[in-house]
Amino acid sequence: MEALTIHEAAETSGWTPRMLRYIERIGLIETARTEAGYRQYGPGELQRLRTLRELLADHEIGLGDVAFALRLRRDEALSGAVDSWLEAEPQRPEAVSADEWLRWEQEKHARIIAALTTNETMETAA
Amino acid sequence: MEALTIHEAAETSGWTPRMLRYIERIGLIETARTEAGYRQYGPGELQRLRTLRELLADHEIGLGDVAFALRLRRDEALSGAVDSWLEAEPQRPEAVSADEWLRWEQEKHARIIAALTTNETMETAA
DNA sequence: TCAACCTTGACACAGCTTTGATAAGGTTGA
DNA sequence: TCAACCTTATCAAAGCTGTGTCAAGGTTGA
Repeated sequence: MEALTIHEAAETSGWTPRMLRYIERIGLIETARTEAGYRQYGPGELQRLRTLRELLADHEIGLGDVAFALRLRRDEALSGAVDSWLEAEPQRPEAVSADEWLRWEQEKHARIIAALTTNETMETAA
Repeated sequence: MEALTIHEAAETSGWTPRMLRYIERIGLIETARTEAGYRQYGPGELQRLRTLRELLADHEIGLGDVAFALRLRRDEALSGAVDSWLEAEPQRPEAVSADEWLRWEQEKHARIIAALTTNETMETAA
């Protein structure tokens, strides 16, 4: 046995063994395993475990947030979709073209219909 | 009044008025307001509300995740910290230099001390 | 051999998130 | 004027997250 066991790693990193398993489960920090399946923590993992604590404390974020950030950087399609949603600044009423506003200037029910129609042209068919 | 009210927007976008307020509260999609403070939804907002639904459904993420992604892109310090944590691949036991391993090869208590020492040097020179 | 580890899985609980409902009060338009 | 909206604030319930603890069983080393 060369590296620290989960209890030793917990002791030195400030997490509990339970949390070390949880952190692994959500995809942050995987460890090598011994033949028998025991987790092995080396200096690199210990370092990451400590900086992880700092990261959470310094920015008031949770493990789930870091896990989501990881997912974002691994799933190209996801990050693309999220980014393009975030980038698309909404066109406020003020920013809409004049004749689009003509259509918009209707009484309530007609406006709703118009909105639906506008949308269908925008996204094939909802 | 030119744009849709919150109930109309809810009706056409598939959210509830409650959720529209919630979505605004967590920082996604802010709307213009009338003099009296009524929210105004234009075509842009409606589009974003619909694509938001798709985004969540397509990738099985939550509103909180999108809010966190927004926070990431607004808070440079946060995204930098998260990114550098994610980028720092842990050096596995196998990847550690030979003489570092000499120190590592001790009985349990000494190993823990060694781990702490190793970490201190790593933190200053990470 | 056997105490002291390790593993996974399950039950449990506090606290936060997401969502609805309801209340008290202002706005709007026929 | 008054019904039907809107606003914010609050109470509440369902669900998820983070965490502990325990059980059943395998591993290790003195």
